[in-house]
Amino acid sequence: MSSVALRFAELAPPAIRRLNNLTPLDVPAIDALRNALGRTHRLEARAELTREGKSTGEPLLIAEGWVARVRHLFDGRRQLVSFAMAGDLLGNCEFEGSLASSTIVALTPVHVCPLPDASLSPTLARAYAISKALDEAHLIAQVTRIGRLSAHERLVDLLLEFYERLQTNGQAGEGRFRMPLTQELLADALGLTSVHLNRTIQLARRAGELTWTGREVRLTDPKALALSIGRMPVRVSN
Amino acid sequence: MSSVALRFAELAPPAIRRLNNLTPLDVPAIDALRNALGRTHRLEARAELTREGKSTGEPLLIAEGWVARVRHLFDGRRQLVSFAMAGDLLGNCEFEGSLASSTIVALTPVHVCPLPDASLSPTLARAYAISKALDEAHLIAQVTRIGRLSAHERLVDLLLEFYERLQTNGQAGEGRFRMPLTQELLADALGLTSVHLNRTIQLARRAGELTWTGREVRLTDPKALALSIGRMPVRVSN
DNA sequence: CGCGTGTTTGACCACTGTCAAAGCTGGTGG
DNA sequence: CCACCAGCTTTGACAGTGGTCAAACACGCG
Repeated sequence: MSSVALRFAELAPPAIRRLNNLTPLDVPAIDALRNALGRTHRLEARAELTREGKSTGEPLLIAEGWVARVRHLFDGRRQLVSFAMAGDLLGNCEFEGSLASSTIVALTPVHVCPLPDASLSPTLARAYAISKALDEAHLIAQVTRIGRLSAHERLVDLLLEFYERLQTNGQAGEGRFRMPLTQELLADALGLTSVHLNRTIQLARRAGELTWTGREVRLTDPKALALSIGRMPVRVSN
Repeated sequence: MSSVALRFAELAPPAIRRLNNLTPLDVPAIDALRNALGRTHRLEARAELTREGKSTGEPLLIAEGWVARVRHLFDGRRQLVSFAMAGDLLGNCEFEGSLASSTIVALTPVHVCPLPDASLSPTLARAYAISKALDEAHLIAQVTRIGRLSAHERLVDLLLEFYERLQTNGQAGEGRFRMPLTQELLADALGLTSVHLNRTIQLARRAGELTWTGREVRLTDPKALALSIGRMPVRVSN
């Protein structure tokens, strides 16, 4: 990477940084993104981004913040199905809005903007396609995580996924990142109870695998951790 | 539905029947599908439909049989992530092939054919879009199933999903359908061990909820079952 | 300073997993 | 047509992971 590109990558806002990391963007793409990011719309934490409110359900780009797709059961149980953060796309699926009973909730204050049209640049279209493929990969990862991993493995695996994703949009530093979920929400994502998740976290702490204070998570040795649970990073090869 | 349409719906092959049930197809769409179904390609059970083999990874339509997306862990554990059967689309995602370590396996002998291009008919394009949305809905359902339901609920919920899907392609009769999975595979889909799944099945049998002989599953009272676990059918409204 | 939300801990329980062996069943070859 | 085999299902005994209920702590914030 040239030093110019390097500097660009370091200075660009997280959303652009992520998409540019998926596939190098050309100037029209970056201009379009910058432009879109100028017309950002703010949502409070806990706000719902259900398509219904948004009438047409125009595709969105997350400029800042975390959202989750949540499914509620009739008796109060709930499952966090997937997450999206800065640089992730929302609503790129035509019928997404009408999917049975899953809602999208802001986990933090969130800034979203309309997603620039893919036709503006082939590199942009390619970035969107890769992003979509990653979404699906994350869903698959979520299924195998809760279907076949132990509580400890689930915790580590999801934290590593967060770490990787925040690395690609530039929001993670050396083994650490900001993770705005409460333990209860995290438990609902991992298919555990918050009590058991808490115990699992304690164990991981005592094992020296991680530090977790406030909203800051620090993984002592991400690579070793990944190895210890046999995790393959989620990548779209080529 | 007119009597002509009704008869058509009863006589059409499962794949066409499914897509026509998602959204009414026009004549060009049906012609294209019939044509494609004439150039069908057979795969043996256990064969892998990995994209790699198929070079370009052209989109496919399943004419007959079941396939599953499987994820294997380093230590032999595995998770069935999703299923596809007659009328379902495969590989409609550009980058699907490069997704980390999930493969598509034929669970039965399978007949596939190239998917007619969506540009041939707007109704066809619409059917594809709905189908894709359903795929995602099924994935979401799978996550909440594994993450938040008990063994008994998981079993019933998945069987009901199969029943619904086989109804839309005409392969299910009054509360009964052919289900080619072994208990071990089903367990791998539900995030259970085959031993525990077997015990769960015994209980359901003794409760009179279902019959299961050979490959034939019979749900005594699907609606009551769905109600008893608070299941919402997966639908794409509108 | 006092809630309210989130975290931590304890005691106990039950659902689900493990290991191992015994029945079935459908298909194959003699 | 029967015997046999391989794969699948079923059962038992036992272990353990993860759930439940309830209470005590922190901590941030008005």
